[in-house]
Amino acid sequence: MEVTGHISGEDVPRRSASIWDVARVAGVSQQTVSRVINGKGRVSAETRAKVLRVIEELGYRPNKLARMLAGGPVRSVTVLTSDTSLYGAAATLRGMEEAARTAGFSVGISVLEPGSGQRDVAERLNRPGEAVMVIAYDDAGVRALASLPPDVPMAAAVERRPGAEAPDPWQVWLDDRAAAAHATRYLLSLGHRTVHYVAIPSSTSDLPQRTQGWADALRAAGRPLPEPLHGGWSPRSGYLAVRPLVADPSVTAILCGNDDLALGVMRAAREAGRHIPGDLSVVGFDDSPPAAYLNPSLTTVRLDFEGLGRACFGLLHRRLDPQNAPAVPAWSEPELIVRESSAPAPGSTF
Amino acid sequence: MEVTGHISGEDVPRRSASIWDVARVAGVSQQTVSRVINGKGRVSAETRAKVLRVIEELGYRPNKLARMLAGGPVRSVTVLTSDTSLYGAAATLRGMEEAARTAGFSVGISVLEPGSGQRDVAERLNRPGEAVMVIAYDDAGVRALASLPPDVPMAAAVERRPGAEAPDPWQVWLDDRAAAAHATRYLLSLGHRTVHYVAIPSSTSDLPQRTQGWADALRAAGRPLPEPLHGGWSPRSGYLAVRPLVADPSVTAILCGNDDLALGVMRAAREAGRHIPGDLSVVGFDDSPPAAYLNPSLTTVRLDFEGLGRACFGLLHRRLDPQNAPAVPAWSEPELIVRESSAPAPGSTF
DNA sequence: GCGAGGGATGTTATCGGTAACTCTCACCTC
DNA sequence: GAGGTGAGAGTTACCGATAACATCCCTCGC
Repeated sequence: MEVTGHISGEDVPRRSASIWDVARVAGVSQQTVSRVINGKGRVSAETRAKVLRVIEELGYRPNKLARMLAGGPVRSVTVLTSDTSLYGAAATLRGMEEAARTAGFSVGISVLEPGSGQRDVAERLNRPGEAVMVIAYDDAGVRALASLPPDVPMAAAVERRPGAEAPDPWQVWLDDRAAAAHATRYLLSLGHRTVHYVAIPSSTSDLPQRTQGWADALRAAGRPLPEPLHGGWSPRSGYLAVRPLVADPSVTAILCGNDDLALGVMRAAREAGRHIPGDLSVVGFDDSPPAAYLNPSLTTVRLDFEGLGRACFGLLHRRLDPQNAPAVPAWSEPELIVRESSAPAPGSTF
Repeated sequence: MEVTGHISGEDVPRRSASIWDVARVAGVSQQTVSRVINGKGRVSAETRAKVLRVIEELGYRPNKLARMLAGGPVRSVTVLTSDTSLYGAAATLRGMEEAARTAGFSVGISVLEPGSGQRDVAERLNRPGEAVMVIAYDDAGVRALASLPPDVPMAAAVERRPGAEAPDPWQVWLDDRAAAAHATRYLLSLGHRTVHYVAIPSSTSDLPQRTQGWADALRAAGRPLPEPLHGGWSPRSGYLAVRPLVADPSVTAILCGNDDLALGVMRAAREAGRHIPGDLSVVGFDDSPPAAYLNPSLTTVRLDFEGLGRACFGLLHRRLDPQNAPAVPAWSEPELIVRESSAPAPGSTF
């Protein structure tokens, strides 16, 4: 920081006002100022007014760092998430952020890299013991969740409903499995012989929920179970995944792990000369904002990510403050939104 | 925090290790530990090894809060942004985050509400003087930028190129105006008599850059200048904005303020029985990931938001540390990506 | 009249670090 | 052998708050 020329020392405050400056100007002790700010302890109305006036004058703002260091009440959360450009994560984040802000918490967001390990996650916390929310829809998120020390106050939005043997009470999830099964049954009910599935990357080593739900429904109906295709998160990956398959006229229904994949699938189908929904029905997952405006508009499973995010914060809030936190808000169950991209199977009598 | 059952006091550390614990166990002073951690000052190899071993043993992590409080080097940035679900903001954020993380900065993100005022913005900073980046593409962002005290080290990604009279050296932007003009000229070159424009909400009271560029090009070509339509950010808003207009066969080309608007516009056109691009050309802005996969795929202006975000951090880095910060990386100029949604005007001889 | 009670404040310790200064030797020079 | 030097470590102050404890003064009860 070089300084050239004349600077009058008086009107260029080198650092902003601290609680001590306020105390000095107001002629009281620094502790009294703290009392006024936090509304704790007794202060005479007169003194309070004076202090408040000085605070206004000096434009004093409490330093959050110092406050947290000194063991003030936990009023901040860090959200760990990987890719905020994915609709699901972004919407969940929005819900979390809104709920937290409304409850008076300040929200920090820390973006996870695919390769980050345990040490790295601990590094992101401002202080040991910081409250954390994790969006664990993908691999990076799940790993971050796993590597979080058990003593940090945490709540997570996860893909996978925990097994019955060890349910973590601090997790929320949407019933992807039932939703995928429902969407699959819907397609079967339209007369399709079977349904193909393009999967998003799995966050676990096990079969992902959506894949399982799809398989459940096919098995229950006694239909052939095709090998699931492995897509990524992007339209491009959906496009590439189904290209080998999509020209086959026996393929009449494809369920996609998210709406972006469905977009790629529809393009691949068009390029193969197949008409949607006449020759081929496509169903997505998420009900992202563009879905209703695509051509054809996309039949998809609406997931209440925002509600889930709000609920996740509600859970965390109760964990931090079991006495005073309000009840955890409910969120909506997945819902199939039928639009133009799905129709009775070609040649069916529906 | 209720505790039931027996807890052995020894193996449940009430709080995680501090630098003092490390010092005590290692049998050195706390300052020596600090020296080892920061690599400043001289420490014998032997002592260093011992301290490091103890750090490992105790799982010690420095408390960032305390470090920042104590005036350690500024190693953190807060990004102020409004809606992370918009492609432009999300992509810029990704660029900023990546660049900052790579440079060893920790990144916090704080989401602006539409109604947040001056006081509110100051409130978000962890401490007065915290480094900040602002994504000011919309009204909330611009207001946040304006209400930032002049002494905070800041860099911003803005929509509007600052006027020549008082350019702020700590801002970066994309040349939206030139890009919009270019896209408009492209459409005119296809034989369209004029081009209609659906605007995104303005971040300034003046005419937004994209609107100006569009008007520039029409004026330069001596074409009629239609009243710009006012959309929002969503496909729905684009749909609603153009519905009254789109049935008119004399409207043959529409430029949209972003890709989402274009999506809504295309749907409105289809519903009005107009064929794209046969009857009507539609051009978007942003080149968001779905654009290439839409039906028809969207001609759009590609904007290097990620590069802009990286550059913005580069700028901030130089501001914080003029000596050592690397050069500010370059970003790409806007580029028109021609796809299926634009074609020669109906009846033209092209 | 005097100790008890309690409202309004001040004092001191503490959080977990960093920065600046000090201290202690071993070694080197003249 | 006295004094200077510099590496390696310790001491102390400070960052800006909160929390616990101490103090002052005034009023009330007996």
